[in-house]
Amino acid sequence: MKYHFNEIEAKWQKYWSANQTFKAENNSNKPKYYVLDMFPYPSGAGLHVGHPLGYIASDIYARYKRHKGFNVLHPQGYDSFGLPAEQYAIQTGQHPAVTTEDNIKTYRRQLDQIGFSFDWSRELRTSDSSYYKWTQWIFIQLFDSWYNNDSNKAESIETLKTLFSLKGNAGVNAACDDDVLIFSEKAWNGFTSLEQEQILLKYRLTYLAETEVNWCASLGTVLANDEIINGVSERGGFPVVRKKMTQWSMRISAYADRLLQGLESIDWPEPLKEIQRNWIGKSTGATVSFNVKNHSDIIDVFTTRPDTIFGVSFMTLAPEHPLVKKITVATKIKEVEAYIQTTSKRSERDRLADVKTISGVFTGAYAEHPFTKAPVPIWIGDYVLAGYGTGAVMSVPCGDQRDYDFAKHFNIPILNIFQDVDISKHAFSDKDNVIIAQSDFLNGLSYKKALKRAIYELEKIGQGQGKINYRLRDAVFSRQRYWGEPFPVYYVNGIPQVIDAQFLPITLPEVKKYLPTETGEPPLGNAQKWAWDTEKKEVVDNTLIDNVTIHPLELNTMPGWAGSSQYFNRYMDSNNDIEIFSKSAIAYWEQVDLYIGGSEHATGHLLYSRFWQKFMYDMDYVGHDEFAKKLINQGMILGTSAFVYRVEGENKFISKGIIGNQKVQQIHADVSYVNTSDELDIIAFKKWRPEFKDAEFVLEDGVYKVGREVEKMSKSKYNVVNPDQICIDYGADSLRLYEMFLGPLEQYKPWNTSGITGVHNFLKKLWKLYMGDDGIKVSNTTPNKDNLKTLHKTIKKVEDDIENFSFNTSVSTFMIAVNELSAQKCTSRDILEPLLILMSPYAPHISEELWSQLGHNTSIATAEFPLFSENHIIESSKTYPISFNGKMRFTMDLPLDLSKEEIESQVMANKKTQAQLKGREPKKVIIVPGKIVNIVG
RNA sequence: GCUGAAGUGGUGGAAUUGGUAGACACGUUGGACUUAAAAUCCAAUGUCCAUUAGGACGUACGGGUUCAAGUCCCGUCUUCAGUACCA
Repeated sequence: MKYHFNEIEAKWQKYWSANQTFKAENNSNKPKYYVLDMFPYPSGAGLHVGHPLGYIASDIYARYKRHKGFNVLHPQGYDSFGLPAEQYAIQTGQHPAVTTEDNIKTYRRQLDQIGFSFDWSRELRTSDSSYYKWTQWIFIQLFDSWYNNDSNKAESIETLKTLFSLKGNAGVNAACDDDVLIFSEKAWNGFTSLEQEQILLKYRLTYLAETEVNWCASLGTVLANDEIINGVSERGGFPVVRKKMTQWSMRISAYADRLLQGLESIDWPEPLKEIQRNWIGKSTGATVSFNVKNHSDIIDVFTTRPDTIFGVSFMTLAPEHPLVKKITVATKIKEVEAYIQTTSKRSERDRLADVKTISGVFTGAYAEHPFTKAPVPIWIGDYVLAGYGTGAVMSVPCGDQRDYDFAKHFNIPILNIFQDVDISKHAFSDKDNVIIAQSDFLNGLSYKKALKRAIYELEKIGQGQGKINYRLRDAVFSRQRYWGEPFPVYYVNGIPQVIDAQFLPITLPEVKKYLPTETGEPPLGNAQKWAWDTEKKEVVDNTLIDNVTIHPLELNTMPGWAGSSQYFNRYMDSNNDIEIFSKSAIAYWEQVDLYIGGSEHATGHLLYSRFWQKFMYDMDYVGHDEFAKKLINQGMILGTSAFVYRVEGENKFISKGIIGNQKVQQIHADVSYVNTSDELDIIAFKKWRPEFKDAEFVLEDGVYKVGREVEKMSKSKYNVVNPDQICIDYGADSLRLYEMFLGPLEQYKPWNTSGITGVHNFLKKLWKLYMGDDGIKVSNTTPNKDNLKTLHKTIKKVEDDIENFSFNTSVSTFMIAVNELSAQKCTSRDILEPLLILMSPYAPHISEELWSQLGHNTSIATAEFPLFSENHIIESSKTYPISFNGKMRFTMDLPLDLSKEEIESQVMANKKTQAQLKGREPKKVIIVPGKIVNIVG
């Protein structure tokens, strides 16, 4: 019987699906284990060979855990809201839901053919109203909560209202907007409900505020900081400008410290944690208040170096700082306004590209040094960012290079407050080796001591206090898009109101076109009628008619990360229509035990999900404040692009090796037209595009050689390899084995299809070893010593490998095992059966087939993982390498039970040793038990 | 600039964590089978010297520790990733 992998694989995929082999129950007397992949966005291009890498790894682990007796939850779904479907809709008019449905079908077919052990009964899609109902529900929970810094957790907004009515807001330590005014309980109770709502909005965990946002005109929407790479949009690479807009935000900054602390308790890759730490950007220092001379205004600055306060020789404000206009003296107004004009015109990108240029302008105003009372000139400079700290800095040129450069450029005096330090060339920013001088009460102190003393003195005179600052900004939550979750929000007198949760979901209405309205409203402004699941309320023309009152609705939609921030918990009970998940489901599955996905989500999905999880924890919906115990970043599989070289200005292509000095243009050629020897199929290439039809080709050695480069796999680079074709040609088991064999899971590695013959031949060899012409040829003979040694070596290695996620070396181990068994002519059932169980996580189809050929009528997935026994691999003698002066000369077989002295005497009596020593006395003989014998002559 | 990861044959990568570097596979070369091709099987394959036996060198580079270093320490270089006026 030949190895007909296509038939076998289709047969078992059908079997698993029909028997619901991988359905997980929410209760079991087995221990639970939750293995999760980052769910995909179903793009129109379908899966390429790089996408399944992480899914194969998690599938191996999930299958392994089932063999080990765990009740395994291994679900899959789709992150199906997103920009591409919407952009396709804008171009073609096709509803994004239709596009998405088509794409999901393709994805599902592709995933199925690889043979994953997903529990599809729990499938979810973020764009299904039955799912986004719960995204909207969480939004409502966040809206109805505030963050209490004293209890260090989120609490219901009702408790805040009670606090306000009892004692005003002076004693309330909450995470809130900077501009809240202090009021008494009396004042609160006297406010109108509209005024109260306006104040509460400054405290809610999701709030509406006029914020400076990243506006991308080409995409017609705002972007979060993590959606911008190098000053341009992550999707499409379009320019991004700063713009003030009223937007929903999430108060993630309230959780900054807990998000930082939480990293200590989770088993995530260190580099990824480091990215999150940097993104949160905690810095410890102080705020210092400077009085402005001849003004009532006070300028607050944040500094990490209050110890250098006596080195202040000027102050710098960001051009956008609110006090700039107030304090600038009359004679400087023109100059200052001109400067603000020019800086505001510069886009984020220009500013980034041009960090070296020093620019600024003097306001003519002076502040007063808090201790010396000396006048401190106030400047404006665009090296100070409005968005960080207070948007103002105290400039200490001797201790900060930027302040130093600024001072040099504008001839501002530089004070040296460090003992025995030369600052004639550059600033001295080393905190560890410094003694403060010329600084009154700080003289002679080290950084650490001076820091404490400076803060103490500032607090004493009421002009400053210790402060911790975070780089992490609140997350903008509004998108001016159609294909996203609608907000469950309407407006009464301009104040947002959430719609009662009983009316959820607020489904996405139909629109005629997916572009903004003529009045500049988001696409939802085009909706004629919103469907509403209630008899009480009716919605027409973007307004909610509630008896007689007409309320406008929120027209923005939620960002992409909304749907992915709690999906891992929803899988635990994904068909529940009454709750996001039942108490018993969350109590049973607790949290994700193993999460596999890319590190590109470090500052997006993975941070936002941790934030929402902590919120859900505070609200007592979940029992853990981290959602994933362990996380592994799979590396990317890269494509090997092929290039042809066209002579500039001519339709002539020159083979790679003979380009010489000619000016050529490098053009991507589709990799399917190139063979493994880098030779181009010219006929196919000419047919590819009309402009190449009549092209001339200059050959070398009779062929056209292409250039190769490793790049990210992408349609536009014509280097995509489709897994469908691989499955047809070699089978899913070969694909799975090969993706693992390619290298360590976390590593970036190039794909090269020709290598797959190695693992494919291995599967054929395995098949041939046990399948004869008339079916399986396994015997019931007792395995011999060698057979057992091979098996147990393999068990040990494979188990270790899976536990350590080094799947690549297991594949080699299988190959060695089959080669050895083949040489031993081993046909024993007692060897094959455990071997198949070892292999079934990696190559499930062939394992199932041979398993059933052996007469089993249940799936191999339920079989128990074989136990490893040391006895079978212990040797009676060991080969000792003998070295002289550290150099290996020969080996000797010696019995294992010898003492050190016995080994030594046997080695010294050996003929080869005598020859090596040539009559010399050895100085020393070193024996490391079980390792090596070294003789020093 | 800062932070992190990594540099091993023609290629992807192994190396039980200090103990025979290059497992396993691709590729290449030669051979068997075949009219031929494919498939399959066998052999060789780090570099250099040598007919062989064998020897020398060899894990980015330069030092060091050790009987013994890809692995540990110091310095240098290179590549990739994240971040970027964060006060």
